[in-house]
Amino acid sequence: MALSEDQMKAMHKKREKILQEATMLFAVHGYNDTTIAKVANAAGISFGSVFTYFASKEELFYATIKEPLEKLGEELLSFDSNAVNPMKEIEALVQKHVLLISQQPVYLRLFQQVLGQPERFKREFEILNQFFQLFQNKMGILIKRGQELGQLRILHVEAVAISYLSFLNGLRLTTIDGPEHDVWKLFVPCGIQLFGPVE
Amino acid sequence: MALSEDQMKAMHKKREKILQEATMLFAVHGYNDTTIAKVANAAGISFGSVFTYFASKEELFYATIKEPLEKLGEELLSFDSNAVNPMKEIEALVQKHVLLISQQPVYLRLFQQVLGQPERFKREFEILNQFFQLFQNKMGILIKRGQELGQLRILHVEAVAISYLSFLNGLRLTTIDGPEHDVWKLFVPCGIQLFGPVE
Amino acid sequence: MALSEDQMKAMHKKREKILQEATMLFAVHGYNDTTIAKVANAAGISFGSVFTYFASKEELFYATIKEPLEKLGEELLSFDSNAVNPMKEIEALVQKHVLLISQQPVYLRLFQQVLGQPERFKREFEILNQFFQLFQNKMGILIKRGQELGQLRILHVEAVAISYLSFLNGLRLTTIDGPEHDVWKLFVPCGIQLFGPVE
Amino acid sequence: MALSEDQMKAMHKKREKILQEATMLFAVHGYNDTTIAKVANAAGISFGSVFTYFASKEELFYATIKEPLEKLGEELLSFDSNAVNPMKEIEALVQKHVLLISQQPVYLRLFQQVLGQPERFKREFEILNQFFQLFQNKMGILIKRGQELGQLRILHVEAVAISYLSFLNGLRLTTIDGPEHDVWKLFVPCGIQLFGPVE
DNA sequence: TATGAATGAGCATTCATTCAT
DNA sequence: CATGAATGAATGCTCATTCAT
Repeated sequence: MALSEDQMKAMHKKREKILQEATMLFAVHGYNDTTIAKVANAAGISFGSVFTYFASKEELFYATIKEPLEKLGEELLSFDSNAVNPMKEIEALVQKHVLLISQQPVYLRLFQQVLGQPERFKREFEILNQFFQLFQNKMGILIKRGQELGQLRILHVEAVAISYLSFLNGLRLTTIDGPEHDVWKLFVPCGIQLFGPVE
Repeated sequence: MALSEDQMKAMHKKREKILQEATMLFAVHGYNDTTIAKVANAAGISFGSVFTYFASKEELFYATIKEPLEKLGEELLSFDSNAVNPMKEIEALVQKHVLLISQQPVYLRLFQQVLGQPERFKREFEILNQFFQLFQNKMGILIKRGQELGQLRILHVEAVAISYLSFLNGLRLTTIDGPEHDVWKLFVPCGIQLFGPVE
Repeated sequence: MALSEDQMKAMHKKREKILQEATMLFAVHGYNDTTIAKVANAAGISFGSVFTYFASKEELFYATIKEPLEKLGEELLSFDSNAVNPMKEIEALVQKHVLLISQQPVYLRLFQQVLGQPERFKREFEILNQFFQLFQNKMGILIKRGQELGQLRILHVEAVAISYLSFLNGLRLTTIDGPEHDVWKLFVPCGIQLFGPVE
Repeated sequence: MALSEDQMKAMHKKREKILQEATMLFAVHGYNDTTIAKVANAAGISFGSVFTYFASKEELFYATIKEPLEKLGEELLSFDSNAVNPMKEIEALVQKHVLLISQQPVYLRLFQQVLGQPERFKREFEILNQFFQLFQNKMGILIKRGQELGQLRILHVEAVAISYLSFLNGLRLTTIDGPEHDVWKLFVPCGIQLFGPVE
């Protein structure tokens, strides 16, 4: 018997709920200290049900990394690497990036954990790394054009891109925890400096 | 009868060996997947002996973070915040920092893990954070002076310091793993840019 | 979906089985030499299941003391402290008590262990002691009335009650192990003597 | 090389010290929770030395039971089972026994533990039991003579002896903990009652 | 004899996963 | 599909005992 549309919707909703609670718990307590029981409890369902939606704990963690990455990644990549005015694009982009990062306090914790144990979280590290490559490449084009146009100093393009990613990633390490934009805005000029703006 | 000098030395050596192997294992497999048995095995002793040197797994992990931090921290902080020529000092310092960081591939992994789970690794996070504060403050003085002398653009001092720390910390996130200095040197100019050098 | 009635019953039965086997093992081998594995094995379940029914070994031991105490205690206390003829009541009561005690060879061993280590088995000692107080008090009333009516010699009421408890408790220390009533009956007159019957 | 007299003395003293501290610890915390390290610590020596004096923990516990039993037993047995006036002898003996028992709060705890786990502490139980037999027999003679002389009611001799032992043993179960003799004296008449004194 | 580092057997407990209801 | 009882592998830690110094 096929499931009704309502049931489908309800299941989708439940899946989202599990994912959301799992993200929170994984971020705060880490992979091992987050038990399936805790996730189920937070999601208001029985722990057996978690296995209806995710084949294993590993799978759940993977989903927890992957699905938001798709959204976040898309947003981080939504800039024009062929913009007429690279410098202007960079300025806009840093602003957007810093804002985005500041709004993902929980999620970025997960990244840290994966990045801190790449051997252990192989699959997760893989997709993160893949995104990093993409990001690096696209940024590279923009940076290169900026340098060619004389807007940016001549620096090793890849190194700049990596440095910028490090910068973004590291922002979350600060103890400045609230997402009050005013604080985060201070980092925008710093981020822009990384690209080596002339004058 | 107290222990002989030779025995004391042997014990110290054994302790160091445990610490070293534990660092490696923690870095590669993470806290939970590193069992005391594995550490003991790697160190070539019985697992019971680990407890002769470290009261618990937690304690071992803590030592693994703390003791190297003292050395590394000292090196990172060994610059003159009142240098006559702040810009020159910064250039030298970035070079040294990037080199140091590039030589600590294993150890920095541990940092990531702690930073990714500050609630779980409270004590460890605490001392890391403490060092961050120190570093930030000392850097702040140097940056401020650079700005006052017109060598650096006017940027929010604290934000620059934090950005620089993020940059350093994040370098390890790249997949460029070998400590071949030539690669790492590319990041030096990027790091310097962060401070907003005039001209 | 809640558990079916049958399941509930089965679980209750299993819990009882664990409790029973644990009691036996604790009594024979003591707390420390009784491993959860042995209990599970004796109960015919996996050791993991023991934790489904009892949160910890301590908890299991506690239940092992508490639950039977409630039953046994009620029986030991089921006498009329305001009986018209205290002496008769005492005679009946000693008979009943000695019989009861003779039927609890296993369980009383647990008492000994708790009484032998009150600091270690604090909670268990507490409830035992509480029962002792109750028993002592109720016995006290009966004894006092017996003395007032001239049926019993004048002795320190509390001391008599305590002595009687000691007597009951100590019976189990004898090597006469079978619950053949004929042997146990011999102790009834001795118990009665403790109250100081006149004539 | 033979040990000097002084050394012998010192060793004997040390052995006594260990035994004393072990008795205390075993009594309060039980066999398993009393570690050799704790005993050594309490005795002010290194734990390795404990094994110089006692072959194993079991042996130490055994000594802890056996040696005091010899002294205590002798005192408890120092009465004249052929006394001209059995009743008088019994009165004196109960007084002495109750006093003795009241002065052994720590040691009697050990008895309880052994009696609560006879299978586990086989050897210890054996010697305790052996003493019980001796005591029972000697008491039996006295009781029998008392009954023949018409001083005591006719009761099952063995049962009386066992009851009396139970009574003595159980006294320690009361919460009256101080060795203030006045309290303990109250139990003397109760003990005497057990023998069924005529009139 | 005294010391205490080294050893490893032994155990309580956790928790992902399975599966009957 | 939802539930939660059952399972047992895995692991940190304790501690008696040995033995080199």
